[in-house]
Amino acid sequence: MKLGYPCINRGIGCTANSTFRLASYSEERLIQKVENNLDCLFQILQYNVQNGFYFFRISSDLVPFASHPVCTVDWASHFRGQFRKIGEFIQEHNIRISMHPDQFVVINAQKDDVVERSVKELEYHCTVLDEMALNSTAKIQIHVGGVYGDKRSAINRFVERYSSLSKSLKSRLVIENDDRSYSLKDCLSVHQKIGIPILFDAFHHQCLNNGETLRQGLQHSGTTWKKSDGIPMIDYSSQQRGQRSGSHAKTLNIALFKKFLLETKGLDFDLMLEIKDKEASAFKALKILRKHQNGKESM
DNA sequence: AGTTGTCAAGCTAGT
DNA sequence: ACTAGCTTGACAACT
Repeated sequence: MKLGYPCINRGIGCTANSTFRLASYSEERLIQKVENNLDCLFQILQYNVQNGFYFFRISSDLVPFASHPVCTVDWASHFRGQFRKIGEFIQEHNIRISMHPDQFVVINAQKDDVVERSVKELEYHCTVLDEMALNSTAKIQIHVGGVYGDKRSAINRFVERYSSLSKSLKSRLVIENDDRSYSLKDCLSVHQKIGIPILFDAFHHQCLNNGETLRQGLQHSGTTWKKSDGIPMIDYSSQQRGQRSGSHAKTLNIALFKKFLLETKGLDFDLMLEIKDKEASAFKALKILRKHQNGKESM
């Protein structure tokens, strides 16, 4: 099992998701930001390897405005060297990589312009991973999208639009069960139609499910990953007390995490910790995980 | 230097 | 009608 945290490192003093306002867009500004973000991404990955974190989610803000019409810079060519260097480091150290485009990506939307922007945004994510020369185990995770009062049609739209995406994009795209609209069961019905792997979000499953236990959910979603997709990825979080249902914990709840490890014993997956304090919780989780695994091995 | 309104984009549910 | 939340606050104008 590889363990990781998303997008931001709070300790090393640089960010790989630095952006700026559209109103102050210029080519120079863009290039300066991307250069900074790539530099920092490399630093974060080095830090992660030193500390035992072999799973990382790259921020969607790595290249600000990449899919916006204002951006006419050929950033992929311009930064090819840096992308390759990072990609080589990732492969050399066997780091697992994911990306998670934000909520504006809705490929089953009813409006054509929303779909068009969504596809462009997905292509941007795909280009980043392609430029790093990563194989199809590097994934782009999205939700199925909106429901619009008719889930069946909404799923059919997803299936239809998926089929028209590029080959590279299709090989990287995975769907994640969400906490309000598309449960694991819904995702499985999409999977049955097009074979897309399901990234199991354990916390979302707790919020929205059809009676499957955590272990059953994990096992079932795990079967949707082919060899070329790599080890199944999953998202983990827990409820922040006092916040509304679905909001992520500020820091890792140790008791709940231990319980999670016991319930999922023997299953293999790469674990993304969606916890607000990032690597601080990842350190705690790694310590618990190692103890847990040693305990198992010593039997 | 510190504070604060605002930021490309969508959808859902709660108020 | 408006807002919080989503994977994540950070930018940038103003005091």
